[in-house]
Amino acid sequence: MSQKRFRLHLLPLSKKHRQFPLPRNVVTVCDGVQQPSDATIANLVLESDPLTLSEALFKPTIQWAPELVNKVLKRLWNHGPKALQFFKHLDRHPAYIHCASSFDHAIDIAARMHDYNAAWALVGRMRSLRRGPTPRTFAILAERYAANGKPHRAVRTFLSMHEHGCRQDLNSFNTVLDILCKSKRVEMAHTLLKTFRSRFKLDCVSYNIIANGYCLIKRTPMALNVLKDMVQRGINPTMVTYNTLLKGYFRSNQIKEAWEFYLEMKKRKCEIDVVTYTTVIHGFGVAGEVKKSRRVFDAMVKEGVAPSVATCNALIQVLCKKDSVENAVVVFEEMMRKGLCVPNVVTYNVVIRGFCHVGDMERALGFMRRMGEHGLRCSVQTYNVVIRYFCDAGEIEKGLEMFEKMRDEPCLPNLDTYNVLISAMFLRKKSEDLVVAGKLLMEMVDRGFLPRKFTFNRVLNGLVITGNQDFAKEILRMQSRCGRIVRRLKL
DNA sequence: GTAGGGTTAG
Repeated sequence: MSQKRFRLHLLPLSKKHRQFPLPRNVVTVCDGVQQPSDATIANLVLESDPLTLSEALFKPTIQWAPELVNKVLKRLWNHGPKALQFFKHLDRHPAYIHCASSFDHAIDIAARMHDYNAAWALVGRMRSLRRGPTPRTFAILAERYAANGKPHRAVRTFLSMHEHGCRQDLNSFNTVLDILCKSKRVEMAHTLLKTFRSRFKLDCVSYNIIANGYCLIKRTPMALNVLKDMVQRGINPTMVTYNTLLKGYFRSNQIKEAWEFYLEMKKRKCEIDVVTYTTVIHGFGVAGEVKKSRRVFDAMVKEGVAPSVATCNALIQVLCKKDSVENAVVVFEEMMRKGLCVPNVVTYNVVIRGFCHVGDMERALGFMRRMGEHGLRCSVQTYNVVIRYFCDAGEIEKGLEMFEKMRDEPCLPNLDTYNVLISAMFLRKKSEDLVVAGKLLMEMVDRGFLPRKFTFNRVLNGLVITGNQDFAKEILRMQSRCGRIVRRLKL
């Protein structure tokens, strides 16, 4: 279709917050009383006996506040049972009442473990305390249903909002559309949009969401149709609309179309923003046109558009993947020196992956250590990358060493960490490795992750072949406990 | 925290 009808709204440049991480394990002083940090409390929860936890949490030295509770919950994110234990113990505190956002976190954690009963019980509890539920609560539930392959339940959750005393408005409607699109149920979202067109006064956001959905599944012609429909209904596109479509062209490998669209945007004197530039830099780089990426980056600076950390990360990643990690590091250092942008965890992860990829594990580890200089902590993703590459190179011991290092931090492993390590335990065909695989499997279940059937069978077979029958039986019992959940969920 | 850009896989 022709883009001639599109009229542009001039938008201010987006100002993304830069990351200023907090020091860890510090004890802040409040009214002369030593107040433990979120890290200290998270460690306490991980280490203490559930029976004595209340006592520790009810100490008057801890001044509970929603921010502190939320930070602790975030730290315990990859240990669902402990996170919920913490939340429930604190729920019985004589003087502290959880706020809505803490309830939302807890509900998210319960739903992520597929425990919808617990999640809805928390919704009931927050309602009885008159702390919600809020539209955000329903967005979280819907998102979990959609992510767990239950898009219809996601929609029903949205439709049931008013039954729980929560108003359905355009914002919450757009949120559910977005959730469906992000879980690739774009047709369903589109149908929903058409169904509720008369009930909600749809805006540009609604249409942008659907167009983006079609772009995500690489159906740019449908995205264009949606935008055409939008314009015909008298809604003007915005910079978000254009950037969405531009990204869509790159995603479906329509590089020529992307370039033409970008030129068209420039020609029409659109106020090309930092997102447009980042999209183009990344898009060309991924397509192997690194020189073009660099030229666009330089043009951007020349035009006076300040690159964001995402822009820098895009260029650095592109150089790592399609040029050389050495050149990427040159850009990294230059950006820091010139103060163009402050590196964040993503920047480091990109560079670390770059070094891992060329087999330079020493420098990868060096950059991990350097993160502290910027007050950054290695994320679980950082560890996953390094563990994966160590294991791929057959250095299983080093992979396990990194896993131990995580434990010391503590940085809780996620599903990927366990999957990578368990797979690695089959490489050396050693009996001890299979016992480790079994232990990892037990640990991940303990922490609220549900291993795939394939993983269970693989570990079980391995243990039986290497003569670890007793351990295999133990795992089998654990599997049947999980099996009840699996059957209920039809996974 | 109603929508668009940067990480983890060859």
